[in-house]
Amino acid sequence: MTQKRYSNQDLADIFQTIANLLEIKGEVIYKILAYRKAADSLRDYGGNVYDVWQEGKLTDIPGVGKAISEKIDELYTTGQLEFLDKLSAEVPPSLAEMLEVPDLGPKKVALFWKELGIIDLADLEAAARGGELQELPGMGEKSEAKILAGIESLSRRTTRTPLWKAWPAAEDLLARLRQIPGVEIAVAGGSLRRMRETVGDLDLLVAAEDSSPVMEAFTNLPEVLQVIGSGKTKSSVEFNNGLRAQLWVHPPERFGTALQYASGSKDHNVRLRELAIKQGLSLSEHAFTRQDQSEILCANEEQVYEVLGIPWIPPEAREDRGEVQAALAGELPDFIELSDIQSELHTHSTWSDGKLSIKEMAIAARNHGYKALAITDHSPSLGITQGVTVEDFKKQRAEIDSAQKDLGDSILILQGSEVEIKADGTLDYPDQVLAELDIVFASLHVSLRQPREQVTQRLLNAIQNPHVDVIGHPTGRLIPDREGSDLDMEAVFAAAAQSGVAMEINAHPMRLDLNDIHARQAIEMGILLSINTDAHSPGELDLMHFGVATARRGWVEAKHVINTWEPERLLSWLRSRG
DNA sequence: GCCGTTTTCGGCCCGACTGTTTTCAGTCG
Repeated sequence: MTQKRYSNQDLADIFQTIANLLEIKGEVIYKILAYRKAADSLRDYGGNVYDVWQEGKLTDIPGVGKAISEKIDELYTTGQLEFLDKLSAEVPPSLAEMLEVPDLGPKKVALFWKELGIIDLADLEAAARGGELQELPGMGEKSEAKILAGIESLSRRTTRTPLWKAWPAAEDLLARLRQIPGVEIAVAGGSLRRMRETVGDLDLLVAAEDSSPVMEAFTNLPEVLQVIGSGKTKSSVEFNNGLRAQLWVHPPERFGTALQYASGSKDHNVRLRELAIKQGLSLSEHAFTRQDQSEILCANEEQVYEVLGIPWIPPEAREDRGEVQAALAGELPDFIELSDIQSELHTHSTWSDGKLSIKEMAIAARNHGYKALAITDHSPSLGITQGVTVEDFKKQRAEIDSAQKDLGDSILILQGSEVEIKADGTLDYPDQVLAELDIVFASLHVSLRQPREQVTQRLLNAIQNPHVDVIGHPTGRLIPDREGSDLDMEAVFAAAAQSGVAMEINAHPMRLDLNDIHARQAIEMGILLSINTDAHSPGELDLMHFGVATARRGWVEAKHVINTWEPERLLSWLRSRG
């Protein structure tokens, strides 16, 4: 017996594979959906599933019942899963890679496998090139060509697009759609509107009486590489850069149901439709339909939720993570909003790698309406940035005092530091230096790939230092290329709850660190958060909304976030710490 | 396979688009 400590993601991958193989095998759809649901739920689970297993409470996890909990138990106990081994012997696992091809689903994959012995993408491409596919029942020339094009597009589009790339692309497209005569509204839907950290396709929504000129203009945009589909209410295209976009056009009086539908998530929508059914209604993107076929139209999204008898749920919270149940129970959180943010606490100036002087940054922050700004330049050990030396702090304080004098009480400037947590786990300044600062962030930038115990211990050291106020971008991840450190987040949060240190949600869209799931876990443990842009230039102060969106995805309220507080309260909290 | 403020059994959302078809199956979101 070999034991393996499968991560949440490992388990999710295993059940996702099972779902795919069962689907090709032709198992009933609801069993497949159950495995998929369990996979999503395990992946998104806040704590470690391993710990839940040890407590014997696996079935507390949504979507995990008797059969799946037994499989998890077998995996943790034996390191194997007999069910999957048997299934793999029956259905070659390599078949699943063909499901990635657009327009290729389980039925076709099974057909190709059984009729032509095709078991992977290479076989598929060869058969398509040889014209073998079009001979099969239900297939034809066009279908075969589509599959070839699909295989080709796979190499162009291997991963989801990070939010920071998708957002400006969508803004640009929407601005151009708004120029088209007859377009009354043009907004983003889908995972972009929900502000997921990565986005599959861009989903764009337009309200217009006549859809055809809009569709026409959209499919003829100069950067369109190919039109994947085009109809009266929906078109989808692939752009030169590999990005895909879909456009829905609905009349203004039906825009509410359309926007709600296209914003998803799919699972959230299923919950809403279940609610509708309980009220004798059927909900689609077009309208609510009563049993006598008469319709209830919703011009805006608020009306959709009103008909269902629940409060409007912000798009960021529509992931079927209990939001509909909470709405029914009147227990939705009072989600934080951008306007709640009173100060920016993590920024850099020319004292390290920032672009602007302290005063210039303060003016930029004031222009954002902030009441306080903390300058938190790097400490010296981080080689790439010339950090602030211990001797520099006095001069920097003088510059802050001077800037403060010039700006009067229009904004409060705090002297802070983003002190490096060095590879050996010590901080880059001695305690007596940290004690002099108004606010101290401690962050990891180096040796992020240390073993779990070691890197976790470094963070714990910082958390337990009484002079540290906030842990900056805790995991150190960069989207999409760098995974965060292999931290034991349970231990990190337990220590943070104990010491009272705040954890950052870094708003930079390449970081979003803590992420939504960790943020939710943190507030549930009573940990305070701080949302900051880590701005190195004035433009980056605009990134705050990404951090707030991530917080909303984590059900965070203003009361959980220290930089929603008035400066006086913030100062008194900082003073109460070491 | 999961789940329960009508159910511990019998449900499990709804429609658009495409390509192959003479009325529909497959795929997608």
